[in-house]
Amino acid sequence: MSTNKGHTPARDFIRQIVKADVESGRYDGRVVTRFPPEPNGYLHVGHVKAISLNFGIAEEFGGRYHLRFDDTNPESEDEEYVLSMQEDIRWLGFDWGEHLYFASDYFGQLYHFAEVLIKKGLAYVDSQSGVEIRESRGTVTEPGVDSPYRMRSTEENLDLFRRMRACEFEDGAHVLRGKIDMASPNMLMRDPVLYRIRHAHHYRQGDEWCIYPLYDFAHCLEDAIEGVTHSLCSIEFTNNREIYDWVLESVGFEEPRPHQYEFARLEIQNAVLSKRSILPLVEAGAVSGWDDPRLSTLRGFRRRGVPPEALRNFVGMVGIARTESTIDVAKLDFAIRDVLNDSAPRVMAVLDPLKIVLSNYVEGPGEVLEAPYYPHDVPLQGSRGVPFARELYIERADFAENPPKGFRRLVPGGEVRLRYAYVIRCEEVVKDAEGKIVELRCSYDAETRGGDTPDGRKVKGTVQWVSAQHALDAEVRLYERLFLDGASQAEQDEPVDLLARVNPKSITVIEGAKIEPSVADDPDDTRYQFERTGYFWRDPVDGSVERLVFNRIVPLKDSWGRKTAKSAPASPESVSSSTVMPVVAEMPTSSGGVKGPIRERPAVSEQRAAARTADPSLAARFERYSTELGLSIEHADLLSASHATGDFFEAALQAHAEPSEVAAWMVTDLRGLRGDRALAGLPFGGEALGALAALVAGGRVSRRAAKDVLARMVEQGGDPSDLVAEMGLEQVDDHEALQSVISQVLEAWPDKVDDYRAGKKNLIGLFVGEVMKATRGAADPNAVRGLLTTSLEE
RNA sequence: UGGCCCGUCGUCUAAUGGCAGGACACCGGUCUUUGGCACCGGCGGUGAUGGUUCGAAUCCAUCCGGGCCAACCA
Repeated sequence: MSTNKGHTPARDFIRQIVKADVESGRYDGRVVTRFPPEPNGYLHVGHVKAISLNFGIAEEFGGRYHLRFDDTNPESEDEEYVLSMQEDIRWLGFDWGEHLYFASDYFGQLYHFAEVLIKKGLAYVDSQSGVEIRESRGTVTEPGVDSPYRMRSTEENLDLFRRMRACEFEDGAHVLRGKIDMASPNMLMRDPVLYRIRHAHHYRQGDEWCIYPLYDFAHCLEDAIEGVTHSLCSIEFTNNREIYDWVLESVGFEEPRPHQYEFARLEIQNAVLSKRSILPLVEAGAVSGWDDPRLSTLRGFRRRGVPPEALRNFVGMVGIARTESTIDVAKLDFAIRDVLNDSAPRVMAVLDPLKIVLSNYVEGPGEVLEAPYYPHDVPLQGSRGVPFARELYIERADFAENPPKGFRRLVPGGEVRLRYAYVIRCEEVVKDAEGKIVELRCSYDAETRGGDTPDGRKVKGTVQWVSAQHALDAEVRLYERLFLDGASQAEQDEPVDLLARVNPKSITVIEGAKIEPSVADDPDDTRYQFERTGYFWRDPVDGSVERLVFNRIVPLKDSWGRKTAKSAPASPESVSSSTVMPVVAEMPTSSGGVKGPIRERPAVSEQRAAARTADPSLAARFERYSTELGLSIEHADLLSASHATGDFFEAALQAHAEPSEVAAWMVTDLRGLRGDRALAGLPFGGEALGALAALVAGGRVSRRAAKDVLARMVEQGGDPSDLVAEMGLEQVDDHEALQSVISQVLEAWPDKVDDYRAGKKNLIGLFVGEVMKATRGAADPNAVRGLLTTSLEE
């Protein structure tokens, strides 16, 4: 059993399942997961979720995780992807150690399992053509028809399959199919193809094989071979679970065997992830390659400079559920900034330089000022010298001749602080013939060296700067979202259209940026914060020591920019940050909003009504239930759905002749408890249910407690009366006894009592619940409620 | 249209019959030599309708909405 027992927080439904399995010893406490990509493309954010789920769970529960390449299709797979995926996963921070596997290594075993199926009469060789197979499969509403080859003898099937393996046939001449059910409502169960003939060269197996297994056959067996316990995949495979189980059981894998659980894929607002969508962009040159920093591929993130830790944190923030969802990119940006804020040294760079001349500062080489790499709130040490001289650059946007309200930067005649340097005052604005500002003449206050004001005067603004003669030239690349609105929609409809939706501002190349010289001495992979601008690092492909090229990883939050953009007449073009949300289309009023005449709610379902039309005796039951027994139409409908249901109900009535009570038990409580199980498969009959209802009516057990009894009955049967005694659920309605429990509860929750008395009346639920808990469900909730209300009113 | 899956703040996600909570976003404030960070506060949600229950986001039913499945892909 895992040493982690009880200490692992079950953050999501999958971890809850794993935790329960570990605690119950289902797999002797083992946890084995796997990440099973097909090596046919590059990894993207979506994969990060799957990787960190699978690998994270194994780590948390002290299990092991496998990296398995699901390379069963020779036509789409390649060694290059095998290598790049490993590199990307290592970069992300996961190490699978010795647990690297290839599905193609199992081809021999898989072949053997196929023969097992044939020998059991559960698989056959079909010699129909591809189109015939497709056409005979039927549709979602019509059943398929059996193949004429379905009844071949085991010997013939075996012979044919062995000859398929021996490459005696052309592509498509035969396939191996599971013999399941051509009328199954699940299309995947309509005799699925298990093996096909493909004379293709496999990148690992060469020409050893000319038959290849298909996903539904291979994947579950790969899991079983490796001893995987929890096979996690995305929800589009939900329908495949039935065949996953069928194959494993048919081949002979017994419990504890692997089981499949599905979770929702990760989608990000405005990001396209599929190979199908990205390939055309690469081919058309709309992006520079699979590692384009605007792409959500792992290679793209890596080149942009995103720290792998940020990606791991991001998927952790997103959570695991079964609801299809699209995450706001702002969450990703947050995760990236959050990591970088605590780790990136700050340096100064000016992207759009405006020259300033300090008329009262001496000409010459100037001086070197000490500037810390980190602000006071980042617990890291370090500083560098920054050269300061008479001629400097500041950001053009940090000066305004006619400042908007609230502008805290340089204005004519105004002061601003140069970060870690001096306070300066703008004395004169120099313009060219067109009226464009080319230079500012300023004075500096020698008393403010370092940026402090000894006289105590307040300087609102602080701006970054670089010395003109010392600054390094750099190219800076700013990235914004790759697509204009509606891209994700387009991805589904017409992938080609994506080209037309590329955001022309998705990349902005700034050639003439100026950066402080200290960066020349730093390691190539240093991630910086350019003060007040954003996080950057050197582009690992195009940058070099001679030619500085920086990628913006993510901009800083900019609440001033947001404010001004809002008040400005603002064309939509003026947005400049990747955090800007795409305009969300007006959602059509949800169906819930009642508009127009309220539709009459149908009380009976069409299906059940039809069943009664076909069977008059059912119709008679419905009639009797709704009139003679006085049931509601809804209950009468449900209970006359089939004879099994009606019989059960009537048997219950024998033990407790209160139709509406028994009906309620049957259609709500029992229905919810038994799930998919048929009434006939229950370990008790109608009489027992009736007996239970009678116990409640007689006051022996509370209805709440009775539901727990019923749950036990569903699991293992038993006599209601005995169970009540055994489970200690005899109803406690002795007021004195209850009152003492109530007092304890109220003492334990003084704050809540105050809140209740202050008007938060729904806390009554909490109190009743606590009393019920304290009595292990035996208290009479009605009495409790009454007593509680009285106590609380005092 | 048959089967299966899913509907909780703008976006993700908790609550497993008992206080609808958290994160991001947004708004306001405090702090600040980054209009960053941090901190404080605010906004805002159980798709609808019935039923069961002392009590329903949770169980049942109907409706509405979304997704997946008819490759010899995975």
